[in-house]
Amino acid sequence: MSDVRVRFAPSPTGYLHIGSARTALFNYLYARHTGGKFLLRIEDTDLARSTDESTRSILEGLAWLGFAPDEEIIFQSNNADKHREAARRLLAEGKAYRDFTPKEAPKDANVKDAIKERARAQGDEKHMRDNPYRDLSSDESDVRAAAGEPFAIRLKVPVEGRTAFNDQVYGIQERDYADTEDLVLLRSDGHPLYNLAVVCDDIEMGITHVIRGQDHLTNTHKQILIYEALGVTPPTFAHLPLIMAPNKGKLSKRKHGEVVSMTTYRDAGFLADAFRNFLALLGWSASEEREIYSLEELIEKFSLEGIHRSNAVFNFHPDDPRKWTDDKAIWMNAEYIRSMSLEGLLPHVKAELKAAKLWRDEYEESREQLHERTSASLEIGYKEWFEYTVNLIRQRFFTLKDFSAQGRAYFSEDFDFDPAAIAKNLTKFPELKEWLPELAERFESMEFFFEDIIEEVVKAFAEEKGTKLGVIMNGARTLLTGVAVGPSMLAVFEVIGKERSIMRLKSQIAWN
RNA sequence: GUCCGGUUCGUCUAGGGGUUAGGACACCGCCCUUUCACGGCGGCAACACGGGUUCAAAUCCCGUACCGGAUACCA
Repeated sequence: MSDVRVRFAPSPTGYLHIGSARTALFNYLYARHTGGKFLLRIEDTDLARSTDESTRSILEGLAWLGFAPDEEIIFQSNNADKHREAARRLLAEGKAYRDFTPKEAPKDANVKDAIKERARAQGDEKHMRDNPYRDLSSDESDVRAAAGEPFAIRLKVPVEGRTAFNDQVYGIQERDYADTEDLVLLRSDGHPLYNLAVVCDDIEMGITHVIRGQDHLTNTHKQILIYEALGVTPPTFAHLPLIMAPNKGKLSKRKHGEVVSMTTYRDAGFLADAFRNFLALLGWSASEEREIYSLEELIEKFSLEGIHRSNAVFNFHPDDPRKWTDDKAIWMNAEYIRSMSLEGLLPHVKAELKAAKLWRDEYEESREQLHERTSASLEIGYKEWFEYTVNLIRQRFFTLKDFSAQGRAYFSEDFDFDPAAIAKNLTKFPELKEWLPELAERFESMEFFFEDIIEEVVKAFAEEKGTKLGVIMNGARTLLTGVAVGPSMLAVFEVIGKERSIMRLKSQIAWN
């Protein structure tokens, strides 16, 4: 046990972004590794942009990844009074002052650019301490406030000196006070601002380690100033490198769409274990040549020292359907699907088949159970068949979706034929139109339908027709499964079963 | 502009004075095989640049370039 307390503090202005998800992951891993607590705080103080829908979506994403907070979720907006209280205290202590400068008209869409422009225009001439109200006497300030004149409250940053902290990732960070403005604590409408709110809440929640994106590096200096004014020792900080788009630019919802949303991965048939594993390796490594880690192993190996300083690219190709997201994430998911325990995979396959309306309850009834219930005596129970089939077809699957898409023909009579498979395996060999139904007839006379005996029959058939075995097999594969890829065709025949195999080989619908 | 950070294969990364600069993904080739996106074997491919320090620099120092972040009465 330790007294480490970390928090993940998203603002609900959209879905759970991949970068935020990784921040949550690192906080979670750190908490678990140290035996501390992982907390969640929703920073919903931006009334204009925060939505309940976003909060739900973020919570959903976190739940999917398995990061349950150890204490009740804090909603920052509920603490506004405390934030105002803190600002007033600082004002009373002379560590902050009222700024009566009229509020500027709200900027338009390009706030970011406008700010940049203004800053550029300012050049290296900095006037961080030239606010005319900074040194207004408290009497006069009180009088004007009492008269109802609107004001914002700004922190009175000392003239001489610097803020410094030892970042656990980036090392010693120092910043001259001259580079930090007298930041606004409370807006003229009484609304507390981000830096104040964060500091107050982190203090109240007893946060010991702040692990967040590197984009907060300069905020940290401002927050340290607030901690100092409040007379509280700041927590330890660890800033994370950012996750960038393929062009090394910013990864954004607006530009990159749902490829950055966590729910996309859940809905696309990713396993949370696999995606979490992938995320962990973006900006962190255990300094060993290995990439598959269970959650337990990540918790055990995780350390702040293993976090990198350079940004990582989330590599995807919007124009290539097969690489719509990072190659490695796809590979990782496939790796999990094919090598995790069948027992662990089954529930996921069940959920996927249910969603696709392909699930049948018999898939959970074993041969013995069926016998007990109906006294029917099958060669093999549905449960055994289902598990054998899933195990067989998972080898070439990338996502859970594949079980209901590519694998549809194993669970339903209603499946589509891939035009490319038809072209490659059927229309190229017109004789197959006659041959395949003929093969079906051979099957009809078979007493047993097992791999080795099927092999004998098909081989003899191919020989008789004077064609390559592959031509027959691949034609049959297309008719039986609708696709051109899959496991050994002998196993496919067996798993599809004699009756269905015969039916599909005779069917002419793929030919039309 | 200013402040802060970063820079090893296309991507994720190991390595932090002496290495044939290692692994993974992707890509390519070969093998297996009835096809294949499984598997096996192999290949392509990187220390941003310029100066120093040193017997020796990817590794330490300085500079340059480039990239990123921040610079709000947003979070």
